[in-house]
Amino acid sequence: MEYNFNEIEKKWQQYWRDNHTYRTTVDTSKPKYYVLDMFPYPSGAGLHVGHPLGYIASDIYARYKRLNGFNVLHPMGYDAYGLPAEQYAIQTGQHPEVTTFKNIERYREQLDKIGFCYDWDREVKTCDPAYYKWTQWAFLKMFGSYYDTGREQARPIEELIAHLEAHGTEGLHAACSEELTFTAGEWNALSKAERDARLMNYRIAYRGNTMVNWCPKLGTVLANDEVSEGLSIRGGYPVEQKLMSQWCLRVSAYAPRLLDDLDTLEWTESIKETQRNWIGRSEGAEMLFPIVGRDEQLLIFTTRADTIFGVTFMVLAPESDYVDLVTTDERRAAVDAYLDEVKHKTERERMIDKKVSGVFSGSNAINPVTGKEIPIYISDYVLAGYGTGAIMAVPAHDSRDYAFARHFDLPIIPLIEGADVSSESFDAKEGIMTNSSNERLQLNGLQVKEAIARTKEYIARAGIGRVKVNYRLRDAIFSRQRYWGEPFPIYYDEQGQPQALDESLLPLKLPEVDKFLPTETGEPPLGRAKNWTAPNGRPLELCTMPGFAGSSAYYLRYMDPHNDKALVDKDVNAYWRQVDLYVGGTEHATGHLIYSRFWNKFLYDYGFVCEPEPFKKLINQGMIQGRSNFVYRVKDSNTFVTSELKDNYEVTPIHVDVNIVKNDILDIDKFRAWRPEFADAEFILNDGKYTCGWAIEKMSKSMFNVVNPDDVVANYGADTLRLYEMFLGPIEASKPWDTNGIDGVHRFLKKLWNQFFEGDKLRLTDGQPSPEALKSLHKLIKKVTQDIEAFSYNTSVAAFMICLNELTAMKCRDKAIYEPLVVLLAPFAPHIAEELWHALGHAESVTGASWPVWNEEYLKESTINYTVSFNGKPRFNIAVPAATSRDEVQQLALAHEGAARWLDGKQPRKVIVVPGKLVNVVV
RNA sequence: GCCCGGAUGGUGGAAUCGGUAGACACGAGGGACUUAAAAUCCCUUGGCCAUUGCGGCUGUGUGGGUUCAAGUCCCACUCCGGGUACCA
Repeated sequence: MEYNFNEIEKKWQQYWRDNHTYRTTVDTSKPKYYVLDMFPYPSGAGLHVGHPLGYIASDIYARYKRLNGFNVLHPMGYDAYGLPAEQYAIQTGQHPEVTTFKNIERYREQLDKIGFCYDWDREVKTCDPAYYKWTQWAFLKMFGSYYDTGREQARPIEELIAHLEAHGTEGLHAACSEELTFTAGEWNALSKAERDARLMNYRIAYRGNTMVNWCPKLGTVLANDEVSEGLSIRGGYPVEQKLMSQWCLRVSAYAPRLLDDLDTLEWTESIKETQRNWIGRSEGAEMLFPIVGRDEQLLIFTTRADTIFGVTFMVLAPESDYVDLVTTDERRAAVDAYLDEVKHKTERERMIDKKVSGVFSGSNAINPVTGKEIPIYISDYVLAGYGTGAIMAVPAHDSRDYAFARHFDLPIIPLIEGADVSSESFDAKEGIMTNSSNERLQLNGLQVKEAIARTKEYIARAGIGRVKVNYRLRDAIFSRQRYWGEPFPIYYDEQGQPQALDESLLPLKLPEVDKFLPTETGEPPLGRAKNWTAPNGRPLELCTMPGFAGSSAYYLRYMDPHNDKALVDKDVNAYWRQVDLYVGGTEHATGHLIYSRFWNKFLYDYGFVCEPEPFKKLINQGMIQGRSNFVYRVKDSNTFVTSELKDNYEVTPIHVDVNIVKNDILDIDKFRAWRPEFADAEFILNDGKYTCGWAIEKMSKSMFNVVNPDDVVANYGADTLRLYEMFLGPIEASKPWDTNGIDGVHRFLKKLWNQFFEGDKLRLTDGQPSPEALKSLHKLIKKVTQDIEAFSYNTSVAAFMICLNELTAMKCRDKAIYEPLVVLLAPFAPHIAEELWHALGHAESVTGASWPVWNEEYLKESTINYTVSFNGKPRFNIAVPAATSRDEVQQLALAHEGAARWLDGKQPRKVIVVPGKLVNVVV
């Protein structure tokens, strides 16, 4: 009987389906373990060979834990809302739901072929109303909450209202967008609409006027993590800064907890570090600078309070509220011109164009320590969103201030002994202070660190500032001017104030629209929906939620996916608690992995979940990269030049589908047929061939370099694919897809098969295994067990091969050896393991077996080989009985006939014996 | 610029505490079986020298250091990958 993997895999996949082999229920008699993959966005390209890398790794671990007696929760679902489906809908008119469901079906088919042990009864789709009901529910809870900075938790907004009614802002500890001060009397005198507006300053989900990343091409705003280098991650379109009224989540309120709790997580240091940087805690001081001739003062933030004596000018962000205040009439025209210029630059232009620019406001400020008057400038190198949007400029010790001072010819005062600031600033936070003393404050002679502390102390005492911790983490912008997302359960009242829809009306289902484009008046697509109103007739919110809304709590929903009373039942949550092992890519470090932690903490504050963190252990699988091919189009033509000759022309490289390229040679006919615009393409060939360029890039549809796992499964089987992807190298490593080694693992499975069967007959026997066979087996058990625990799957696969080679060499045919081996193999290659397990006479699935335990007795050596070295150079080996003592080993080594040659008549100065390994003789 | 991570044969990659490199696999070369091919099996395979001897030298990005012993630890540097960036 041949190893017919196609037949075997089909058979067992059907068996698992029919028997609900992987269905999981709460079972308090067993310890639980929750293994989760980051669920995929079902893209039109289908799964490529890179996706399963993490899925296979987690599947192995889930199966391993099951065999070890754990009740394992291992679900899968789809992050089904997203831009690509909507962009496709805009182009084709096809409803995004149709394409999304079609893609999901395709994904499911592909996933099933690889033989994962998911409990599909728990599948979730973020676009399913029964699912997004709970996304909307969580949003309403956030809308109805504020963050109590004293108790460090979310509280119902009603508590805040009660406080404001009784005390105003006096003694209030609440995270807010803007520090407000008012009395209870003032509050109570406000109209309802005014109070509603003011509450937005405190709500955790709030509507606020903020600078947002606006992407005109996509027609929507984007969160910071959806933008990279001034371009949108999806599509790569330019993004500009715009002041807009948008829904936001007060993630920033959780910054301290998000930072501190990182220490409790079993994540890699690098991803924790990425999050720490993103959260960006910086300790500094806020300081007030009086404005000459005015009552108002400028509030600035600095981490270098010690440099106060070197402040030679002030700078405001163009968007700062102070700008209007300090601009004098005679400077008005110049300032307006500058503001206008800045406004028309995109974020990307602002980054690339690092030319110094700015304008004098006409006003001066007073240095509160030196009393000197200094000019106030406006420049776009100061960011509105960080600190207070205003800085004190210390050109001697900040490179940006330095460049500005040089450009506008402003004074530069060095403050650190020996610092040479003639050609560049001295930015290091070290050295001894100078030029920094007067009757109020004396810093001369101090180290920078001491000077910072003393200055902070002084400004607090003098009432000109206070110590302040700033975070870089901004609130998440939560609305999208898009169709394909969760609708907000929000309507607008007569005063135009947003109001919560009653919880009983959830889910608020996404309405149908005639087109997926903005309305003629520029409203989001939901503006096209008929009767898009609350039961009271008031208009509903037209924006939808962003992609990360649905993915922030999906791991909780898997615990209790069919519950229509709660996101997750409390008892069920108390059993599954949190994800024990989460597997996914690092690209979510500053997006999903922050939002989920925030969302979970919010729910934790209310006791909806019992763990403060969602993901205990995180493994980041590397990306399997694709190998892309390029053709080179000659500028302004439809002519393509082969890569060898491309340097003679002005060319644009264009990605070409790797499936119409073989060994970098383009199939010209297929290329012409590939796309209509290439139908009459001309070619400049070399030697009659068109050679494509290539590059290792991310595997993605847009790069046309996708390799489909289905093809690999059809040719080699799922078990081979699984083993091979693990054998490629450590799961954390990124590597280009390459099928070169796949025959090796396939051969291993065939060899194993042939050990079992001779023709149709099982050739295994019931005999007593030899000590050698037992040793080989137990070595394998130990190695594989330890490797799986360490996620070192590639060496596990190697261990299987070694063991099989040993068993084959000793002609071992004992069932007692192969039976445990099959169990060990089951997590890696479940189909063949199932087949062999049944061949061994078992009626039940191998899933119900128990993981073998190794016995050290079998691993003991009777004799041990020592390598004897002289002065570190290995010279000969000696074999001694296992029980030989250190001293005896030393004597045996020196007594050996070879020793005399290397001792060369001298006495050894020192002899080092490493037990079980080697002897080193120092002569 | 800053913060992480990395560099080992022709290739992917092994190597717990520092313990005497290159596991395993691919590829390559040679052989067996076969009319032939495929499949399968066996041998060789870091480099250089010696191969009718058992061997010798060298070798983990570069240069230093610590140690009886360094891919592993320390210092300096080069290159590559990732993240992040006018964050005051």
